[in-house]
Formats: sequence, C-alpha cells, structure tokens
Amino acid sequence: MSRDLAASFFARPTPEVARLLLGKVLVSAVGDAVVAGTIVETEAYLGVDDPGSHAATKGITARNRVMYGPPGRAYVYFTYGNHHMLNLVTEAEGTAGAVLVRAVEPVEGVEVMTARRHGRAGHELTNGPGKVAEAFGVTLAHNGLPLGRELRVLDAPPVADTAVGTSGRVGLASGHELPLRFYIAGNGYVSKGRTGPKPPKRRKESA
DNA sequence: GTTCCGATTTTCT
DNA sequence: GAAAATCGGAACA
Repeated sequence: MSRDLAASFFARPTPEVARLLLGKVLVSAVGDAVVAGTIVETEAYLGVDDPGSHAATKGITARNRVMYGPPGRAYVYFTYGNHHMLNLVTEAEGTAGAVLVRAVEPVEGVEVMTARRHGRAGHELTNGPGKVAEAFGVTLAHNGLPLGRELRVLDAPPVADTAVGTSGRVGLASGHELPLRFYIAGNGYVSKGRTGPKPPKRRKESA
C-alpha cells in the first residue's frame, strides 16, 4: 500500500521535488467526497533567482509567506478571479520554494470531479492547474495546510527517466524560459499549455 | 480546425 | 488602480 510522503521528501531542491512528484498520487478528502489522481505534470517555483515566482521580488509577503514556511504543506493561490492553484511547499523552512501541480490523471472519485467541473469529462477534468484545484475541491481555505489530512500525497513507484519530459513553464509573465516544468510524456492528461507546438501567443502586443 | 477575448477576485504598489 | 502561475466560449478560416 502507498503511504503518505514524509515532509522530508519535500525538503530538497525544488526542481528535484517537481520531478520526483510525477507518478505520486494526490488525494483530497474535502467535504464528504474523496478524490485521487496521479500527478502527471508539475512546475517548480523557486524563491529568489526565479523571476516567475511570487517570492522573487520582495521577500516575504502575506501571499507568499507559506512558500518560506516548512515543507510538506499546501500553498494555494487564487488568480484571474476564477481559479485556484494548488502547490506543494518545498525546501527547508526559511527558504522559498513550491511545486505547482499542473495536471493529474484521475484514479478515484471521477464522478465527484465531473460534478465539480460542471459536467466536463475525460482529460478536461484535470489537465490544468485551475482545473485540478476545482476538481479536488481546493480553495484558499487550504492555504498553508499541512499534508496528511484533507490533502495528502501518497508515495508511488518512480517514473522512468525516459518517460519524463521537461519544458519551459506556462502562463508566466516572466521567467518562463527556465526548464522547470516536468511531465509524463504521452500522458493524455498533461496540459498542452497551448494548442499544439506553436510559439507563445502574445496577445496585446504591438509595435 | 485554430485564435482571440473577456471574466472576476485577491494581492500588491 | 493594475496585474495575475487560467479557463472557457465566441469568432473566423
């Protein structure tokens, strides 16, 4: 049987945690429903030195302080007025770092996810950070919550190196060039970030 | 099929 | 007041 990952699992370099999290099982027991899914896509967010991270510019703020806290906790962020994003805090306390769970493959509670996702099905259930949070019932109320209760991550066999792909991160205002995104190649639940292998779309950009 | 645009809340300057 | 680690729907080809 799988058991919960120890906090020490998260107490290491963030990119390493991001890669090791692939294949692990995310479990949420929010309300009366239990849902679970295999993590198939992650992104690493460092502290300083990472222009795309909330912890980059000005040290600890009310929003990002969870990233500086102890590892093995949830960091939930709300953005664009509609979407939550679920992260897992990494690095030792005092050092900023978190891994964004971008996509999951459902393994349990599919009906609940479908209901929360307003009828969406298949890969549309969880192939994006906002979707994962919604399907798993994650909200700002879970920000800073230690793993092991409502939110858990179970250990699982590691994913082979040959099955792991990396790329630049998606949707960032800056810092998207760093290869800090990890995913299981060929998995249908991995978000494509954008449709097909086209360059970033750059709207609202004119000469 | 692909591409563009708007929604709507929290956080920070 | 402005921007944001996104999503879904509408428009066009």
